[in-house]
Amino acid sequence: MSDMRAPSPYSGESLLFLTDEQLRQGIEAMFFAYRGFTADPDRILSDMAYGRAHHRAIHFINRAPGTTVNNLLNILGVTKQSLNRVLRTLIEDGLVQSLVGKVDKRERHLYLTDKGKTLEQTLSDAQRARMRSAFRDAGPDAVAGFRTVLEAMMDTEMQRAYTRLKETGQ
Amino acid sequence: MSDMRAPSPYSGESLLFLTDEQLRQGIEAMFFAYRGFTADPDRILSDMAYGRAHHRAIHFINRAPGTTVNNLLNILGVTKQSLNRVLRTLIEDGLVQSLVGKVDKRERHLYLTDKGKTLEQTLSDAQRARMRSAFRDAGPDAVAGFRTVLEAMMDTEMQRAYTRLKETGQ
DNA sequence: TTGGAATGTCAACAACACTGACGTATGTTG
DNA sequence: CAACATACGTCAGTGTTGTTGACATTCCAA
Repeated sequence: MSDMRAPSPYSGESLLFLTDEQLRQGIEAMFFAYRGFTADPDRILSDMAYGRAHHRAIHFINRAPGTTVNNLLNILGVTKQSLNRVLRTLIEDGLVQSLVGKVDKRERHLYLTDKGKTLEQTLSDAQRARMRSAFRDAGPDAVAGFRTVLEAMMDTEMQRAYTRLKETGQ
Repeated sequence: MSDMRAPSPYSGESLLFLTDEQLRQGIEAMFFAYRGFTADPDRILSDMAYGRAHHRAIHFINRAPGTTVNNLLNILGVTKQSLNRVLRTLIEDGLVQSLVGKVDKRERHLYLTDKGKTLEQTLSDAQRARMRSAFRDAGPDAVAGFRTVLEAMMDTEMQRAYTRLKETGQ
């Protein structure tokens, strides 16, 4: 249903920012920005035998060392077969170490090796550089708004995962 | 390369929002939010024989009726072979009409049929609903910041494409 | 008019997601 | 202990979406 009406006197505020045209611009901004967001790591990875899926795995293993396969599955939102293909190559290539759990031996705990950490640094440096530049250009207030809107765009499960990681980090 | 220094008295402002931790949270917010952003259309499309690429093509053909294949190529940032496969199925299924250019017969001008417009409505209604909800929860100031940061995250080419579309819309 | 550039199409292949089925080791519970 | 559940890995098959390479058509300019 289209929402193209004029600014209604809804609680005294203008709702012009909720017109279909504004929403469409938001959608398109999201589309183009995500391309920029992944462009630099993608470029680096294209030279190796890795892709975006490897980057995501490496990122979250670095973020939560010792995480289990199941936990990673929930964060990434893919099937175990899909993740397993990626993890297998990363383990074979010596970027990720998989250790049998001590308390629960069914679990595998995942860690980056030094080699893995090196690649993680390379990738996240590139991605952070762009994010830093965008943040700096936009300023702290814009950044706060950026994060508020993104968080409101997530499903509740993702919000939980995101918040948990945020608190883990500090 | 890390930028982990304490808030410097840079022009009197705190630069705490540019710490690595803040940047990483921005990166993760982007990752999770994009999943939410595409979730609803993806769900709808999974029942048909279409995917996200079809959605993107339909979106931009709707946005700029009569656009050429080449123009669409630049906006979407994929190879023409990749786009062609998508366009072929859309044309076969009667969602998109391809007309040989009158001035330049090499060009094909693309239009949505009524059937195509119907699907476009269904998809964009779903996507807009989530965006509207997120925008409403976040408020107009946050939305402005959101768009500022996203724009700063794009490559200059994308910024141009984005701005051109924005002006086209109104 | 001829050669090169632009536009679009066809074919083959790679990356990465999915479903479904199965095996193994381990933990938990009646 | 037996039965069931959980965590992980794997094999096989399929679909979408990206890639390169080769090629036909059309336009334009030397």
